[in-house]
Amino acid sequence: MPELPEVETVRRQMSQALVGVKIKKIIVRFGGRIQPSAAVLTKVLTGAKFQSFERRAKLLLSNFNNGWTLVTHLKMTGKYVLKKHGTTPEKHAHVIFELSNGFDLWFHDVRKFGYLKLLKTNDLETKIFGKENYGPEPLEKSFTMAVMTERLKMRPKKLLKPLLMDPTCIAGIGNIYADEACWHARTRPTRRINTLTKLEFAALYEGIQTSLKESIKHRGASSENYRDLYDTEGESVKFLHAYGKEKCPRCHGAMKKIKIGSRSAHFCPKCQS
DNA sequence: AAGGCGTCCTGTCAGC
DNA sequence: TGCTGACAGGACGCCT
Repeated sequence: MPELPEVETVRRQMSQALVGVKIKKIIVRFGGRIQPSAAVLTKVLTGAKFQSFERRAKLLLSNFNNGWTLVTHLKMTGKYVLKKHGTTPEKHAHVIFELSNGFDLWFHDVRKFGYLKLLKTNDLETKIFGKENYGPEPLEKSFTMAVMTERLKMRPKKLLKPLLMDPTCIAGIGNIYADEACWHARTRPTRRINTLTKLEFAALYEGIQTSLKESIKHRGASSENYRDLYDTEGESVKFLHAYGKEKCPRCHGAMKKIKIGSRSAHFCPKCQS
């Protein structure tokens, strides 16, 4: 499932491969997750050139040379992949952008949770980011330990892991990296915020930084369906410590898998307290 | 007011 | 063999 490191990987690859490339034609095979509509998307973006790519939280922003931005949320199974022009579309390739460089860019999403939203670039701040929908970016310099602690302490009665995953608290952390951060901090995902010590907040901060940066290094974690722009698996899954693990890499004890709310959580009952 | 759970979707796999 | 149900989870909306 794409979280911050996976979306960042795709953003970097798209910046490398697609800046200045023109969209010649758009084929919409399933338009149910396109806003405002497939017709508007096709009309506005046919003939437009990719100008730059940004990431905010788990959102991928593709800025075009005509003043429009395509906002993409990959949710759980969405991916952008480049294929040689004319490659037979797979079943879940919902939108095909035919490009001027001899490739087709597919928006592919098995479970149809992901969406494409077309907006005027100038409207992004007011319509998407202006309403405190998104917490701070964990890899920005301004995201200090003090900022993180303050954000978490705003919700003192919440359980640690669900709060880490709440995009209005901190942007970009999902199930994998929340498990990893808790493991790094030797803290159980079920702890209430108001029981955490200063030392634990510090370790949690380090855990968030380390796990996100490590994962970006290895092009993201291909748990579930995530693939990068070249339809290749990320390698981070090999470097995970907690998510999906049976044994704790620190003490070699058995990991425990539990449900918090209706979501899975993985932790080591021996090292995480 | 804030916490927490149901919902959307489809493919995979365990179990009978 | 074929069916059923559980599971995967981001983020919104609803309920308590």
